[in-house]
Amino acid sequence: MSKKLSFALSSRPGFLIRRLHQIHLSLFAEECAPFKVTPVQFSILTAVEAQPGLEQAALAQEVGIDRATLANVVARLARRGLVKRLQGKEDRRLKHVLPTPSCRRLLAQMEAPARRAHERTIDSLKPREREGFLKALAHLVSAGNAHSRAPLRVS
Amino acid sequence: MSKKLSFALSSRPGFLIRRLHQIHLSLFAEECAPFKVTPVQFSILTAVEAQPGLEQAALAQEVGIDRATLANVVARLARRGLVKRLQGKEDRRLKHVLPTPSCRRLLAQMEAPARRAHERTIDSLKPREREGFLKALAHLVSAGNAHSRAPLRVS
DNA sequence: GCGCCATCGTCAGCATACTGACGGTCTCGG
DNA sequence: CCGAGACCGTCAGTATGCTGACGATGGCGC
Repeated sequence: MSKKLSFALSSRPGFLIRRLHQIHLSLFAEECAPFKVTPVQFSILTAVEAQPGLEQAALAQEVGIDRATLANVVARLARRGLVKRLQGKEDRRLKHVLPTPSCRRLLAQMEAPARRAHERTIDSLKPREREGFLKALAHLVSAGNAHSRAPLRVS
Repeated sequence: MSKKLSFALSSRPGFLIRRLHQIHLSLFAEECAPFKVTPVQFSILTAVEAQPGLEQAALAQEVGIDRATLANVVARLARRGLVKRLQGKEDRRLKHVLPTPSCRRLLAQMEAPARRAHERTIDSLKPREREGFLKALAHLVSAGNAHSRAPLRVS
């Protein structure tokens, strides 16, 4: 029965957060199956579309992952023709990331299913609870941002 | 300023959950640095201590990860002498996982820092909000359990 | 008692995510 | 103008987490 006292995995905040993350990944994969795109890839494509030409390091800060991981994901997106990478002319250290027509088409098609995935993740809460949950979630993320290894750019 | 409308990454539940998970991982790593143990490893050790001799598939269901990943993590724990694996006598397909004295010592030392990591993850909420947040979180995890690729055993 | 099917552990493959290190590039002070 | 330090992209290494497939084993019906 796993009721050993001091066991209680499912009373630990971190454990619950990991599980909810898994659930969201699964829902997103289900809703967006035809597109073979993960939530992180979708976040990056969204950011690239909103701010075309951002360099990789800045992009990493926008979506809250580290430089190495972002370079990995962007390389995969580039292989699929969803983004282009251009070496900076003024500052030759930079690589600017740009959306392709494919990217814009994909984002348009994915908007509805992606939104459904996000909604379904918190669907079983009553509207009032949902509001409070999202508010608390946003507050925790904002407060803990500095503690993350890959802090969001506050801008 | 990334205020493009329909961009708003930080209003998407899935995005916030991923970020909060990263923050928790970082806090846990900080608090438990001397032990070189991750949250998932700690969860597994806790489960092994509470239910010694469980086979790998059952253990995977206890902590909510799939068989393949669990085997990976357990192999690492075994290399460090924190668990033993015994092939089943009655059912020779099974591998029973058992804690070693090292495991018990480690769990005792880590209890306080691990608890601090979990507490700090939700520390910036007021007590009332915290309670509501945890309740909603537990509810969402329970409701979405079946949607996860590696559902928890309800028991 | 024998074959069908489920289950277990494992493997290869892929994706996310971090660290620490490296070489290339830029900036700024002296 | 030139050297120190900062920054950028990349790489290797490690960890979590999933899929689909595989061989070994077990249980059950006929």
